[in-house]
Amino acid sequence: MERKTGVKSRAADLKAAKKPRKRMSGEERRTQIVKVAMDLFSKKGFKGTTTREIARGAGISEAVIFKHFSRKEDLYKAIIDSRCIDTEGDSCLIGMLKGKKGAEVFMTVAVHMLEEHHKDPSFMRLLTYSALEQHTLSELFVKTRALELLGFLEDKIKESIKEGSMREVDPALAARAFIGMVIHYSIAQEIYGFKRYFKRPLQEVARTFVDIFLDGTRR
Amino acid sequence: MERKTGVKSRAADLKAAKKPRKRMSGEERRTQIVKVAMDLFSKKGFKGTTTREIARGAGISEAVIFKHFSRKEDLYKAIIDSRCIDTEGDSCLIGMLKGKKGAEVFMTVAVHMLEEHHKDPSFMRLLTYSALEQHTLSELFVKTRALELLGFLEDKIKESIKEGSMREVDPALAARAFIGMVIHYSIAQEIYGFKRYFKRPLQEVARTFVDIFLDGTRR
DNA sequence: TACTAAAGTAAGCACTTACTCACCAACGGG
DNA sequence: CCCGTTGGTGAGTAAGTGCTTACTTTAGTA
Repeated sequence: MERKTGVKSRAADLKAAKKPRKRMSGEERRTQIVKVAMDLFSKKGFKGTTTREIARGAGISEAVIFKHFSRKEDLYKAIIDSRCIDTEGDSCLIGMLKGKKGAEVFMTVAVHMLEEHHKDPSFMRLLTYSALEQHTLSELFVKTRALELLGFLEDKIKESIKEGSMREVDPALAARAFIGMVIHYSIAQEIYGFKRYFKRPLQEVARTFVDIFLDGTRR
Repeated sequence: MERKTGVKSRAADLKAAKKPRKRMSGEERRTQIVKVAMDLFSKKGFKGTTTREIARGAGISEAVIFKHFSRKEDLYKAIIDSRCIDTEGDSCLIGMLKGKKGAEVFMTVAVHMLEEHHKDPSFMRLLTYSALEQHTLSELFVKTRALELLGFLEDKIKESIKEGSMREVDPALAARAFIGMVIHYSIAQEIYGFKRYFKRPLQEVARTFVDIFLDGTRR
Protein backbone atom coordinates (compact mmCIF):
# COMPACT_ATOMS: atom_id res chain seq x y z
CA MET A 1 0.00 0.00 0.00
CA GLU A 2 1.47 3.27 -1.08
CA ARG A 3 1.41 6.19 1.22
CA LYS A 4 0.45 9.16 -0.86
CA THR A 5 -1.98 7.78 -3.41
CA GLY A 6 -5.71 7.81 -3.19
CA VAL A 7 -5.90 10.76 -0.93
CA LYS A 8 -8.51 12.47 -3.03
CA SER A 9 -10.51 9.44 -4.06
CA ARG A 10 -11.68 8.62 -0.57
CA ALA A 11 -14.32 11.21 -0.01
CA ALA A 12 -16.26 10.16 -3.05
CA ASP A 13 -16.88 6.72 -1.62
CA LEU A 14 -18.86 7.87 1.36
CA LYS A 15 -20.48 10.70 -0.56
CA ALA A 16 -24.21 11.09 -0.26
CA ALA A 17 -24.85 7.73 1.30
CA LYS A 18 -24.00 7.63 4.92
CA LYS A 19 -23.81 10.70 7.00
CA PRO A 20 -26.31 13.47 7.00
CA ARG A 21 -24.53 14.65 10.14
CA LYS A 22 -24.74 18.31 10.87
CA ARG A 23 -21.71 20.47 11.30
CA MET A 24 -21.74 21.99 14.73
CA SER A 25 -20.52 25.35 15.81
CA GLY A 26 -17.38 25.42 17.90
CA GLU A 27 -19.37 26.22 21.00
CA GLU A 28 -21.87 23.44 20.46
CA ARG A 29 -19.18 20.90 19.76
CA ARG A 30 -17.20 21.96 22.78
CA THR A 31 -20.07 21.50 25.18
CA GLN A 32 -21.01 18.23 23.53
CA ILE A 33 -17.49 16.89 24.01
CA VAL A 34 -17.52 17.91 27.66
CA LYS A 35 -20.82 16.15 28.12
CA VAL A 36 -19.60 12.94 26.52
CA ALA A 37 -16.36 13.10 28.47
CA MET A 38 -18.15 13.59 31.73
CA ASP A 39 -20.39 10.65 31.01
CA LEU A 40 -17.47 8.38 30.19
CA PHE A 41 -15.22 9.60 33.00
CA SER A 42 -18.02 8.94 35.44
CA LYS A 43 -18.45 5.42 34.11
CA LYS A 44 -14.83 4.40 33.64
CA GLY A 45 -12.69 6.98 35.37
CA PHE A 46 -10.24 9.43 33.87
CA LYS A 47 -7.52 6.89 33.23
CA GLY A 48 -10.00 4.29 32.10
CA THR A 49 -11.39 6.52 29.37
CA THR A 50 -9.50 7.03 26.12
CA THR A 51 -9.69 10.07 23.94
CA ARG A 52 -10.68 7.75 21.12
CA GLU A 53 -13.73 6.63 23.04
CA ILE A 54 -14.71 10.21 23.70
CA ALA A 55 -14.33 10.97 20.01
CA ARG A 56 -16.44 7.98 19.02
CA GLY A 57 -19.05 8.92 21.59
CA ALA A 58 -19.26 12.37 20.08
CA GLY A 59 -19.21 11.02 16.53
CA ILE A 60 -16.07 12.87 15.53
CA SER A 61 -12.37 12.20 15.12
CA GLU A 62 -9.94 12.57 17.99
CA ALA A 63 -8.29 15.57 16.43
CA VAL A 64 -11.40 17.65 17.03
CA ILE A 65 -11.09 17.06 20.75
CA PHE A 66 -7.56 18.38 20.69
CA LYS A 67 -8.67 21.39 18.70
CA HIS A 68 -10.83 22.34 21.67
CA PHE A 69 -8.75 21.03 24.57
CA SER A 70 -5.01 20.93 24.25
CA ARG A 71 -4.66 18.13 26.79
CA LYS A 72 -7.01 15.39 27.97
CA GLU A 73 -6.60 16.79 31.45
CA ASP A 74 -8.26 20.01 30.35
CA LEU A 75 -11.50 18.12 29.87
CA TYR A 76 -11.59 17.64 33.62
CA LYS A 77 -11.22 21.35 34.14
CA ALA A 78 -13.99 22.04 31.66
CA ILE A 79 -16.26 19.67 33.55
CA ILE A 80 -15.51 21.54 36.75
CA ASP A 81 -16.48 24.78 35.09
CA SER A 82 -19.72 23.40 33.76
CA ARG A 83 -20.82 21.77 37.00
CA CYS A 84 -19.17 23.62 39.86
CA ILE A 85 -19.16 27.21 38.80
CA ASP A 86 -22.55 27.56 37.19
CA THR A 87 -25.93 27.64 38.87
CA GLU A 88 -26.69 23.95 38.68
CA GLY A 89 -25.66 21.62 41.45
CA ASP A 90 -25.80 22.10 45.15
CA SER A 91 -25.68 25.85 45.35
CA CYS A 92 -29.26 26.07 44.16
CA LEU A 93 -29.99 23.78 47.07
CA ILE A 94 -28.69 26.42 49.45
CA GLY A 95 -30.98 28.84 47.67
CA MET A 96 -33.99 26.58 48.22
CA LEU A 97 -33.19 26.49 51.93
CA LYS A 98 -32.96 30.19 52.61
CA GLY A 99 -36.53 30.75 53.72
CA LYS A 100 -37.06 27.49 55.56
CA LYS A 101 -36.24 26.42 59.05
CA GLY A 102 -35.91 23.45 61.37
CA ALA A 103 -37.30 20.15 60.19
CA GLU A 104 -38.13 21.51 56.77
CA VAL A 105 -34.48 22.31 56.06
CA PHE A 106 -33.29 18.79 56.71
CA MET A 107 -36.15 17.22 54.80
CA THR A 108 -35.43 19.43 51.80
CA VAL A 109 -31.76 18.57 51.84
CA ALA A 110 -32.39 14.85 52.13
CA VAL A 111 -35.00 14.68 49.40
CA HIS A 112 -33.03 16.90 47.07
CA MET A 113 -29.79 14.97 47.40
CA LEU A 114 -31.38 11.54 47.22
CA GLU A 115 -33.34 12.51 44.14
CA GLU A 116 -30.47 14.22 42.34
CA HIS A 117 -28.12 11.33 42.93
CA HIS A 118 -30.74 8.84 41.90
CA LYS A 119 -31.71 10.71 38.76
CA ASP A 120 -28.14 11.16 37.65
CA PRO A 121 -25.43 9.36 39.58
CA SER A 122 -22.77 10.38 37.10
CA PHE A 123 -21.55 13.49 38.89
CA MET A 124 -21.34 11.61 42.16
CA ARG A 125 -19.34 8.89 40.45
CA LEU A 126 -17.09 11.43 38.80
CA LEU A 127 -16.49 13.13 42.09
CA THR A 128 -15.59 9.88 43.75
CA TYR A 129 -13.19 8.97 40.98
CA SER A 130 -11.63 12.37 41.19
CA ALA A 131 -11.20 12.08 44.96
CA LEU A 132 -9.48 8.72 44.57
CA GLU A 133 -7.32 9.93 41.73
CA GLN A 134 -6.56 13.07 43.73
CA HIS A 135 -7.73 15.40 41.00
CA THR A 136 -8.44 18.98 41.79
CA LEU A 137 -12.11 18.51 40.94
CA SER A 138 -12.94 16.90 44.25
CA GLU A 139 -10.80 19.33 46.18
CA LEU A 140 -12.57 22.25 44.58
CA PHE A 141 -15.95 20.68 45.14
CA VAL A 142 -15.19 20.04 48.78
CA LYS A 143 -13.88 23.54 49.32
CA THR A 144 -16.86 25.20 47.69
CA ARG A 145 -20.00 23.12 47.71
CA ALA A 146 -19.49 20.55 50.43
CA LEU A 147 -18.13 22.82 53.14
CA GLU A 148 -20.74 25.39 52.20
CA LEU A 149 -23.62 23.00 52.77
CA LEU A 150 -22.06 21.57 55.90
CA GLY A 151 -21.51 25.06 57.25
CA PHE A 152 -25.08 25.98 56.50
CA LEU A 153 -26.43 22.96 58.36
CA GLU A 154 -24.03 23.63 61.20
CA ASP A 155 -25.47 27.11 61.58
CA LYS A 156 -29.00 25.78 61.59
CA ILE A 157 -28.04 23.31 64.29
CA LYS A 158 -26.39 26.01 66.37
CA GLU A 159 -29.56 28.07 66.05
CA SER A 160 -31.70 25.17 67.18
CA ILE A 161 -29.46 24.60 70.15
CA LYS A 162 -29.66 28.22 71.15
CA GLU A 163 -33.44 28.14 70.71
CA GLY A 164 -33.56 25.12 72.93
CA SER A 165 -35.11 22.70 70.45
CA MET A 166 -31.88 20.74 70.18
CA ARG A 167 -29.68 19.46 72.94
CA GLU A 168 -25.99 20.31 73.18
CA VAL A 169 -24.31 18.41 70.36
CA ASP A 170 -21.17 19.18 68.44
CA PRO A 171 -22.84 21.00 65.52
CA ALA A 172 -20.19 20.06 62.98
CA LEU A 173 -20.35 16.39 63.89
CA ALA A 174 -24.11 16.39 63.88
CA ALA A 175 -24.17 17.94 60.44
CA ARG A 176 -21.77 15.28 59.22
CA ALA A 177 -23.90 12.57 60.75
CA PHE A 178 -26.93 13.77 58.85
CA ILE A 179 -25.15 14.25 55.54
CA GLY A 180 -23.48 10.90 56.03
CA MET A 181 -26.74 9.01 56.26
CA VAL A 182 -28.04 10.63 53.12
CA ILE A 183 -24.98 10.52 50.92
CA HIS A 184 -23.91 7.07 51.94
CA TYR A 185 -27.34 5.79 51.07
CA SER A 186 -26.95 7.20 47.56
CA ILE A 187 -23.40 5.95 47.19
CA ALA A 188 -24.30 2.49 48.38
CA GLN A 189 -27.31 2.29 46.09
CA GLU A 190 -25.76 3.70 42.95
CA ILE A 191 -22.06 2.87 43.21
CA TYR A 192 -21.84 -0.22 45.38
CA GLY A 193 -24.89 -1.68 43.70
CA PHE A 194 -27.02 -2.12 46.80
CA LYS A 195 -30.04 -1.30 44.73
CA ARG A 196 -29.90 -4.86 43.46
CA TYR A 197 -30.73 -6.06 46.95
CA PHE A 198 -32.67 -3.27 48.51
CA LYS A 199 -34.99 -0.46 47.58
CA ARG A 200 -37.29 2.03 49.26
CA PRO A 201 -39.19 5.05 48.03
CA LEU A 202 -36.82 7.99 48.35
CA GLN A 203 -39.42 10.02 50.19
CA GLU A 204 -39.63 7.30 52.81
CA VAL A 205 -35.85 7.10 53.10
CA ALA A 206 -35.61 10.84 53.60
CA ARG A 207 -38.43 10.82 56.16
CA THR A 208 -36.77 8.05 58.15
CA PHE A 209 -33.34 9.71 58.16
CA VAL A 210 -34.70 13.11 59.11
CA ASP A 211 -36.78 11.61 61.90
CA ILE A 212 -33.82 9.73 63.31
CA PHE A 213 -31.67 12.81 63.13
CA LEU A 214 -34.17 15.22 64.66
CA ASP A 215 -35.30 12.85 67.40
CA GLY A 216 -31.68 11.99 67.98
CA THR A 217 -30.70 15.56 68.59
CA ARG A 218 -33.86 16.75 70.37
CA ARG A 219 -33.33 18.15 73.82
CA MET B 1 21.53 -3.06 15.38
CA GLU B 2 21.45 -6.78 14.93
CA ARG B 3 18.84 -8.78 16.70
CA LYS B 4 20.48 -11.97 17.88
CA THR B 5 24.01 -10.98 18.88
CA GLY B 6 25.29 -10.24 22.32
CA VAL B 7 22.83 -12.42 24.14
CA LYS B 8 25.44 -14.16 26.24
CA SER B 9 27.82 -11.30 26.97
CA ARG B 10 25.42 -9.26 29.04
CA ALA B 11 25.31 -10.98 32.39
CA ALA B 12 29.02 -10.58 33.01
CA ASP B 13 28.73 -6.79 33.13
CA LEU B 14 26.62 -6.60 36.25
CA LYS B 15 28.47 -9.47 37.91
CA ALA B 16 29.33 -9.33 41.62
CA ALA B 17 28.85 -5.65 42.14
CA LYS B 18 25.32 -4.66 42.82
CA LYS B 19 22.76 -6.86 44.43
CA PRO B 20 23.12 -8.84 47.62
CA ARG B 21 19.34 -9.38 47.41
CA LYS B 22 17.93 -12.53 48.89
CA ARG B 23 16.10 -15.08 46.83
CA MET B 24 12.60 -15.57 48.13
CA SER B 25 10.57 -18.73 48.05
CA GLY B 26 7.65 -18.79 45.63
CA GLU B 27 5.16 -18.44 48.44
CA GLU B 28 6.93 -15.47 49.99
CA ARG B 29 7.28 -13.70 46.69
CA ARG B 30 3.66 -14.31 45.83
CA THR B 31 2.32 -12.77 48.99
CA GLN B 32 4.76 -9.90 48.71
CA ILE B 33 3.54 -9.12 45.20
CA VAL B 34 -0.07 -9.19 46.34
CA LYS B 35 0.76 -6.80 49.15
CA VAL B 36 2.51 -4.36 46.87
CA ALA B 37 -0.27 -4.60 44.31
CA MET B 38 -2.94 -3.95 46.89
CA ASP B 39 -1.07 -0.93 48.15
CA LEU B 40 -0.70 0.52 44.67
CA PHE B 41 -4.23 -0.34 43.51
CA SER B 42 -5.59 1.38 46.56
CA LYS B 43 -3.54 4.47 45.83
CA LYS B 44 -3.95 4.70 42.06
CA GLY B 45 -6.66 2.27 41.06
CA PHE B 46 -6.42 -0.84 38.95
CA LYS B 47 -6.09 0.95 35.65
CA GLY B 48 -3.87 3.60 37.12
CA THR B 49 -1.32 1.06 38.32
CA THR B 50 1.12 -0.51 35.88
CA THR B 51 2.70 -3.91 36.25
CA ARG B 52 6.05 -2.15 35.98
CA GLU B 53 5.31 -0.16 39.09
CA ILE B 54 4.28 -3.28 40.95
CA ALA B 55 7.50 -4.96 39.88
CA ARG B 56 9.60 -2.00 40.95
CA GLY B 57 7.76 -1.85 44.25
CA ALA B 58 8.60 -5.48 44.87
CA GLY B 59 12.16 -5.06 43.62
CA ILE B 60 11.83 -7.60 40.83
CA SER B 61 11.28 -7.68 37.09
CA GLU B 62 7.82 -7.71 35.57
CA ALA B 63 8.28 -11.24 34.35
CA VAL B 64 8.21 -12.58 37.91
CA ILE B 65 4.74 -11.19 38.40
CA PHE B 66 3.54 -13.09 35.37
CA LYS B 67 5.18 -16.26 36.65
CA HIS B 68 2.81 -16.05 39.62
CA PHE B 69 -0.24 -14.45 38.04
CA SER B 70 -1.01 -15.09 34.44
CA ARG B 71 -3.00 -11.87 34.06
CA LYS B 72 -2.92 -8.56 35.90
CA GLU B 73 -6.57 -9.13 36.68
CA ASP B 74 -5.64 -12.17 38.76
CA LEU B 75 -3.92 -9.91 41.25
CA TYR B 76 -7.32 -8.51 42.09
CA LYS B 77 -8.61 -11.98 42.76
CA ALA B 78 -5.63 -12.76 44.97
CA ILE B 79 -6.33 -9.62 46.97
CA ILE B 80 -9.90 -10.74 47.45
CA ASP B 81 -8.69 -14.06 48.77
CA SER B 82 -6.26 -12.48 51.17
CA ARG B 83 -8.66 -9.90 52.57
CA CYS B 84 -12.20 -11.22 52.12
CA ILE B 85 -11.90 -14.90 52.79
CA ASP B 86 -9.52 -14.92 55.72
CA THR B 87 -10.19 -13.95 59.30
CA GLU B 88 -9.16 -10.34 59.10
CA GLY B 89 -11.60 -7.63 58.19
CA ASP B 90 -15.16 -7.18 59.24
CA SER B 91 -16.11 -10.73 60.06
CA CYS B 92 -14.10 -10.59 63.23
CA LEU B 93 -16.22 -7.55 64.02
CA ILE B 94 -19.31 -9.74 63.96
CA GLY B 95 -17.45 -12.04 66.32
CA MET B 96 -16.75 -9.19 68.72
CA LEU B 97 -20.45 -8.36 68.77
CA LYS B 98 -21.84 -11.76 69.60
CA GLY B 99 -22.05 -11.34 73.37
CA LYS B 100 -23.01 -7.69 73.48
CA LYS B 101 -26.34 -5.98 73.19
CA GLY B 102 -28.07 -2.65 72.70
CA ALA B 103 -25.97 0.46 72.93
CA GLU B 104 -22.77 -1.50 73.28
CA VAL B 105 -23.22 -3.12 69.89
CA PHE B 106 -23.50 0.16 68.04
CA MET B 107 -20.63 1.72 69.94
CA THR B 108 -18.40 -1.24 69.14
CA VAL B 109 -19.26 -1.11 65.45
CA ALA B 110 -18.66 2.61 65.21
CA VAL B 111 -15.36 2.60 67.04
CA HIS B 112 -14.09 -0.45 65.22
CA MET B 113 -14.90 0.87 61.76
CA LEU B 114 -13.66 4.38 62.38
CA GLU B 115 -10.40 3.08 63.78
CA GLU B 116 -9.79 0.47 61.10
CA HIS B 117 -10.44 2.93 58.30
CA HIS B 118 -8.30 5.54 59.92
CA LYS B 119 -5.41 3.18 60.62
CA ASP B 120 -5.39 1.78 57.10
CA PRO B 121 -7.61 3.45 54.53
CA SER B 122 -6.19 1.36 51.73
CA PHE B 123 -8.79 -1.38 51.73
CA MET B 124 -11.58 1.16 51.79
CA ARG B 125 -9.98 2.95 48.87
CA LEU B 126 -9.50 -0.30 47.00
CA LEU B 127 -13.11 -1.21 47.57
CA THR B 128 -14.31 2.14 46.30
CA TYR B 129 -12.16 1.86 43.20
CA SER B 130 -13.44 -1.61 42.59
CA ALA B 131 -17.05 -0.50 42.96
CA LEU B 132 -16.51 2.29 40.45
CA GLU B 133 -14.66 0.04 38.06
CA GLN B 134 -17.34 -2.60 38.54
CA HIS B 135 -14.90 -5.25 39.60
CA THR B 136 -16.13 -8.36 41.31
CA LEU B 137 -14.24 -7.44 44.48
CA SER B 138 -16.83 -4.93 45.60
CA GLU B 139 -19.69 -7.19 44.59
CA LEU B 140 -18.27 -10.02 46.63
CA PHE B 141 -17.58 -7.75 49.54
CA VAL B 142 -21.10 -6.39 49.48
CA LYS B 143 -22.64 -9.83 49.22
CA THR B 144 -20.61 -11.26 52.08
CA ARG B 145 -19.37 -8.67 54.55
CA ALA B 146 -21.60 -5.66 54.04
CA LEU B 147 -24.95 -7.42 53.90
CA GLU B 148 -23.85 -9.59 56.77
CA LEU B 149 -23.16 -6.64 59.05
CA LEU B 150 -26.26 -4.80 57.92
CA GLY B 151 -28.33 -7.91 58.54
CA PHE B 152 -26.84 -8.28 61.97
CA LEU B 153 -27.68 -4.70 62.92
CA GLU B 154 -31.13 -5.11 61.44
CA ASP B 155 -31.76 -8.05 63.73
CA LYS B 156 -30.56 -6.12 66.74
CA ILE B 157 -32.89 -3.30 65.83
CA LYS B 158 -35.83 -5.67 65.40
CA GLU B 159 -35.08 -7.09 68.81
CA SER B 160 -35.01 -3.66 70.37
CA ILE B 161 -38.30 -2.81 68.77
CA LYS B 162 -39.89 -5.98 70.06
CA GLU B 163 -38.45 -5.28 73.50
CA GLY B 164 -39.95 -1.84 73.38
CA SER B 165 -36.73 0.14 73.71
CA MET B 166 -36.96 1.34 70.11
CA ARG B 167 -39.92 2.80 68.33
CA GLU B 168 -41.29 1.35 65.11
CA VAL B 169 -38.72 2.15 62.45
CA ASP B 170 -37.89 0.36 59.25
CA PRO B 171 -35.03 -1.75 60.63
CA ALA B 172 -33.17 -2.00 57.33
CA LEU B 173 -33.31 1.75 56.79
CA ALA B 174 -32.28 2.45 60.35
CA ALA B 175 -29.29 0.15 60.02
CA ARG B 176 -28.28 1.93 56.85
CA ALA B 177 -28.66 5.29 58.53
CA PHE B 178 -26.25 4.26 61.26
CA ILE B 179 -23.70 2.65 58.98
CA GLY B 180 -23.99 5.65 56.68
CA MET B 181 -22.97 8.12 59.36
CA VAL B 182 -19.96 6.06 60.28
CA ILE B 183 -18.68 5.04 56.88
CA HIS B 184 -19.28 8.36 55.26
CA TYR B 185 -17.29 10.02 57.98
CA SER B 186 -14.36 7.75 57.19
CA ILE B 187 -14.71 8.19 53.45
CA ALA B 188 -14.94 11.93 53.73
CA GLN B 189 -11.95 12.12 56.03
CA GLU B 190 -9.65 9.73 54.19
CA ILE B 191 -10.74 9.88 50.56
CA TYR B 192 -12.25 13.30 50.08
CA GLY B 193 -9.58 14.87 52.24
CA PHE B 194 -11.86 16.45 54.84
CA LYS B 195 -9.24 15.74 57.42
CA ARG B 196 -7.42 18.79 56.15
CA TYR B 197 -10.27 20.94 57.39
CA PHE B 198 -11.75 19.05 60.26
CA LYS B 199 -10.78 16.58 62.94
CA ARG B 200 -12.22 15.05 66.09
CA PRO B 201 -11.09 12.24 68.35
CA LEU B 202 -12.60 9.07 66.89
CA GLN B 203 -14.04 8.07 70.25
CA GLU B 204 -15.93 11.34 70.35
CA VAL B 205 -17.18 10.89 66.81
CA ALA B 206 -18.42 7.40 67.59
CA ARG B 207 -20.09 8.57 70.82
CA THR B 208 -21.90 11.37 69.01
CA PHE B 209 -23.13 9.16 66.18
CA VAL B 210 -24.31 6.42 68.50
CA ASP B 211 -26.11 8.92 70.70
CA ILE B 212 -27.87 10.48 67.77
CA PHE B 213 -28.85 7.10 66.45
CA LEU B 214 -30.09 5.67 69.72
CA ASP B 215 -31.93 8.80 70.80
CA GLY B 216 -33.29 9.08 67.30
CA THR B 217 -34.81 5.64 67.41
CA ARG B 218 -35.86 5.55 71.06
CA ARG B 219 -39.53 4.97 71.68
C1' DT C 1 -20.32 33.46 -6.57
C1' DA C 2 -15.79 33.42 -4.96
C1' DC C 3 -13.22 33.51 -0.79
C1' DT C 4 -11.92 32.42 3.73
C1' DA C 5 -12.11 30.98 8.37
C1' DA C 6 -13.39 27.45 10.95
C1' DA C 7 -15.07 22.45 11.42
C1' DG C 8 -13.62 18.22 10.34
C1' DT C 9 -10.66 14.04 8.87
C1' DA C 10 -7.16 9.98 7.96
C1' DA C 11 -3.08 8.58 9.14
C1' DG C 12 0.48 8.06 11.94
C1' DC C 13 4.24 9.34 15.55
C1' DA C 14 6.35 8.64 19.91
C1' DC C 15 5.62 6.42 23.74
C1' DT C 16 3.42 3.13 27.26
C1' DT C 17 1.08 -1.01 28.38
C1' DA C 18 0.28 -5.94 29.53
C1' DC C 19 2.34 -9.88 28.62
C1' DT C 20 6.19 -13.42 26.58
C1' DC C 21 10.39 -15.93 25.89
C1' DA C 22 14.92 -17.53 25.80
C1' DC C 23 18.11 -17.70 28.92
C1' DC C 24 20.84 -17.41 33.65
C1' DA C 25 22.23 -18.52 38.48
C1' DA C 26 21.38 -19.89 43.09
C1' DC C 27 20.17 -23.53 45.99
C1' DG C 28 20.02 -28.30 47.72
C1' DG C 29 19.79 -33.42 47.41
C1' DG C 30 22.26 -37.27 45.40
C1' DC D 1 30.72 -31.78 42.72
C1' DC D 2 27.41 -32.19 39.51
C1' DC D 3 22.81 -31.17 37.97
C1' DG D 4 17.86 -30.57 38.04
C1' DT D 5 14.59 -27.55 39.96
C1' DT D 6 13.13 -23.15 40.52
C1' DG D 7 13.50 -18.02 41.35
C1' DG D 8 14.83 -14.52 38.52
C1' DT D 9 16.24 -11.62 34.28
C1' DG D 10 16.86 -8.55 29.75
C1' DA D 11 15.02 -7.82 25.84
C1' DG D 12 11.48 -8.15 23.35
C1' DT D 13 6.22 -7.72 20.98
C1' DA D 14 1.67 -6.41 19.70
C1' DA D 15 -1.82 -3.64 20.96
C1' DG D 16 -2.97 0.40 22.76
C1' DT D 17 -2.22 5.50 24.42
C1' DG D 18 -2.25 10.76 24.05
C1' DC D 19 -1.41 13.90 20.77
C1' DT D 20 0.06 15.94 15.94
C1' DT D 21 0.05 16.91 11.16
C1' DA D 22 -1.15 17.68 6.58
C1' DC D 23 -4.97 17.90 4.42
C1' DT D 24 -10.43 18.35 2.92
C1' DT D 25 -15.09 20.13 3.49
C1' DT D 26 -18.48 23.23 4.89
C1' DA D 27 -20.87 27.58 6.06
C1' DG D 28 -21.28 32.31 6.20
C1' DT D 29 -20.42 36.74 4.07
C1' DA D 30 -18.38 40.57 1.06
